[in-house]
Amino acid sequence: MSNSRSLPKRERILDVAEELFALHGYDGVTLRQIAKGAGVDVALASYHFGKKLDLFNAVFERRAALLNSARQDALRACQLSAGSEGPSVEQIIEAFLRPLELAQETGDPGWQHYLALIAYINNSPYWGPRMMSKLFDGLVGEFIAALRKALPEARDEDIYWCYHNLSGALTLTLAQTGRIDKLSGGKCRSADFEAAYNHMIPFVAAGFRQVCGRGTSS
Amino acid sequence: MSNSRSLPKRERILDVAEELFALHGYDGVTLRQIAKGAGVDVALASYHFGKKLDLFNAVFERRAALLNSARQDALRACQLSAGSEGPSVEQIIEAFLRPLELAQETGDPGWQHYLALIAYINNSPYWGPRMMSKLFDGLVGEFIAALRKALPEARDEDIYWCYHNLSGALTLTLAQTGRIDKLSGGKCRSADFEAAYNHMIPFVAAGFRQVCGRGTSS
DNA sequence: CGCACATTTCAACAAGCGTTGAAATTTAAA
DNA sequence: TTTAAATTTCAACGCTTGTTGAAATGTGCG
Repeated sequence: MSNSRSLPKRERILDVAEELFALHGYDGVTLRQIAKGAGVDVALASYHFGKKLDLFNAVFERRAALLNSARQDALRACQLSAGSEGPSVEQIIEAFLRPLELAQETGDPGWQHYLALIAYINNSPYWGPRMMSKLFDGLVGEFIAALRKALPEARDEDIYWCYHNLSGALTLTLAQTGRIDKLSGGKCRSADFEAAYNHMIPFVAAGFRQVCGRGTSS
Repeated sequence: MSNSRSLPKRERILDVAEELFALHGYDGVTLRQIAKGAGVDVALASYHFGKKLDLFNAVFERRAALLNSARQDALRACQLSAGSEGPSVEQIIEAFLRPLELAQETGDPGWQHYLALIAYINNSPYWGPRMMSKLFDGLVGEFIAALRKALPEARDEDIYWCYHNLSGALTLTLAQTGRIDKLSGGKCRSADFEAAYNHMIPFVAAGFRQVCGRGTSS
């Protein structure tokens, strides 16, 4: 749809599928639309990826490792910079969110489509349970462990509900629906991830502290 | 799918469509699946509602007025019980969320499907901008006005971003993906709306206060 | 070149899609 | 009961879907 004509065709299929799946969902996109967008015959998608569902999975998995290691690095870094008492809630949330922004800074518009695809999958009662755990639960567990250490008085149950709230705010941000643009009369823009995270980090950190106890004063 | 066989067929079509659209999205459901679930011929959906898109809209609009007036009542009530300085942030958030729980208490499982459908639409970059504003923006504006009054030092931009975070946390809750069940090892349950709101209200209120100034002490 | 192999297109398939006009049935009033 | 209208089913339409086997094209090596 929006990609350089000279890339290998296999990658172009992934790029177009990524964009269309993120916008219309799995069933809202046909292999023919993807093929047309990539300037390619329909059968080529089947040749490279097999069934439609396999293509969907390939798109979802393509950038997952990169995203996970960026987040992992950010968590490790803030754990090192903090002393033995561990990083603050803000630092942990920051390590969770900022890598998503770095991904955007590469200039590859595909990253934004990919994040919107994650939002689609995570919010779907059908796809969410089938696809999210495998790729993301491991790292999420590490972040939650870090949060538990930063909030020693918290009950486990409270931490999970707070993480749920964080995940929801993030998901709606990644979905890029443009609703906040209209509601705010243009004062806020969905595409401005930096502004979104600048507001989300103190918002979520305050929520964690309220629900899970004051935590380390940092 | 799950509905009494004796209801008028037109209502049964709406009920089944509601459930299936919420689970699989607009394109993931066929009129034939809906008809089969309702124990009805395919053509009957067209007779009552016209095109597939009209049925989708009918499902979305059916419960909107009821939900809006329940929320409106809750807001009015907390505004009356508060003095001239207006209700606190917590009270406003509570008026925004609790009516969703009351809907559940009617015992009609359709309400839960309807809320999941709202989550699907609100999180969709395609449907969100096309469908949410018309039915919900008016009332949301009233809630935001109330929040602005409770947080007099806040900049408009900050209030909208905070509302965005609230909307995201709520949306993921309504979607009922069951992800928190798995993550928490069963300590938290997606279906437990009361627990979700009990955690969400103080979480979100603290976030508002952190980002938008302390507000009235209540 | 000539040969093997990967890539890409072509053509077609059976199945399922939304939609519609006409027939059958039920409902309700006279 | 007769009659008209509303509801529901039946049967079919033209079109699109995902998928596949065979043909065509491109690529790199001897």
